[in-house]
Amino acid sequence: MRFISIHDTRTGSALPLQTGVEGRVGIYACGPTVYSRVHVGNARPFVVFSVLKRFLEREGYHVTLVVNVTDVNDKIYDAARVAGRSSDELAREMTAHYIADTDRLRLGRPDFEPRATETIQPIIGLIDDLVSRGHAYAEQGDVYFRVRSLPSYGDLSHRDVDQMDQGEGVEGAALKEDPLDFALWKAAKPGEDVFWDSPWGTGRPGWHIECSAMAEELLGVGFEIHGGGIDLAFPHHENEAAQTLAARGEQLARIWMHNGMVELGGHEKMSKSLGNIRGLADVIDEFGRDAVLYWLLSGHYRQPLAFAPETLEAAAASLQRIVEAGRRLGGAEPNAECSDSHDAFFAALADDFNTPRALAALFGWINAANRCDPAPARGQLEGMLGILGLANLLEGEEQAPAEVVALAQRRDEARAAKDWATADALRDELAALGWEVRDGTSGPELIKTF
RNA sequence: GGCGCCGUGGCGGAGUGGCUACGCAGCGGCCUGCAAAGCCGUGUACACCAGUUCGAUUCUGGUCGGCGCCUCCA
Repeated sequence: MRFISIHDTRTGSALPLQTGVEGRVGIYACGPTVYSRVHVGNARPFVVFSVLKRFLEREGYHVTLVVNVTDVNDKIYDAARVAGRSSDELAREMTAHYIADTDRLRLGRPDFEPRATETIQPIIGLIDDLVSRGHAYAEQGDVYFRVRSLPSYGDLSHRDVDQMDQGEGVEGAALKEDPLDFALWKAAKPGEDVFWDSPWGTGRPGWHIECSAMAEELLGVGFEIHGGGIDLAFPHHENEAAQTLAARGEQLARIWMHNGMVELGGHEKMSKSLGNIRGLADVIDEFGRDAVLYWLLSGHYRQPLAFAPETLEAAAASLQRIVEAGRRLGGAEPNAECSDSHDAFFAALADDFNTPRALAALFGWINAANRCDPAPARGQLEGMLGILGLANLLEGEEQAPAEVVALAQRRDEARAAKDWATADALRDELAALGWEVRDGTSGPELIKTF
């Protein structure tokens, strides 16, 4: 296992990855709220944390990745009401879409995908503990977290409680002791069709408490990495951290790892509320899964990443260089230059998961390999691509059908007779059929172009 | 108003106090019957102004521009 560091939002610096139980890494990444289809912005954390898991496993860690699904909240009630459906049914449908859409990334599933609605008892238990410890109070069926009861509140997102905009919080504002307080449990309101019994009456959990409860259920307290989009740092993660620390006297997670936003149009963040979204499924349809994945990994995870058709097209073009390299692989032992690049690839990922630097190393490997004769074996390249979920780029090519081979043979005969006009005409015919001919030293090669 | 981030060559995008990032596109060459692929070479790139320094794209201060969070948001 090499030394691995990851940037932590709380401390603002890279922290060494330290495991609680030797070799085991727990990662909890906040997933989507399922009131509509996911967009490419939602796909970024899914990809980042899935690929991070692959890398850590390759380094010898046993990784448990948890990505939750928020399937009860105001947005869902509202969307269901507008659609004239039950929120329960809408949430189930959108969860199924989310699973199907992210399955198309072919990165596998997280180890656990807990639903808020299936974690109600642990949530109630956690709230109960907060109340009995004096960190929360019930008021007319709502339960609120007493923010000022926790002196460290604000550390994670670097906010000073006394300088915070004391929200124009509409709902429940009148019931709070302090405008800063946030809801742990919300009493059922007329028109809400999903709710549970609790010691405080019927209602449903607040947004933040579900993650504290689900993370603890599956990973315990004090696990290694908690992740999600940087837009969640406040208030969501701040509140999650506060709840667990207040209830358990221990930090929820060691490292808080946040990905930057995907932007669309100017430099605006892609978000459902702004309406400037591109559906994940649509983008995969248009540019292909490989290009989408490569694009998401082509920038450092903490930087903003702009969505633009030209950028996705460039990603697809970059992929070609890898595919071409794959055609040229042989059986030789990789030389030192290749091995150095291979090592640089892993070193880049170990240094705050620097995927663009890792890709540069991968291309360095390809350049070195392209200069080798005989060509190196596929092992190292396959290993690197495998972590990125792109090993499929090396999959065998489709065999040319008999009539295409026949045309190529006729062309070869024409070439042997130095009948260039006929040879070029046959090459055009092959191109029209979607096959490119390359005259290599070991005879003509047929490459499928579409 | 508070907190945080960013501004790199045609495009995307890393990184560093002095030595080619990388990919795509372009240009020249090698190879090829011609191509393709590959290889080699190629671009006064680091928003602006000061300062620190032998030397700054990289550090410090300021200016301009853009973004995120402070309310649901990956």
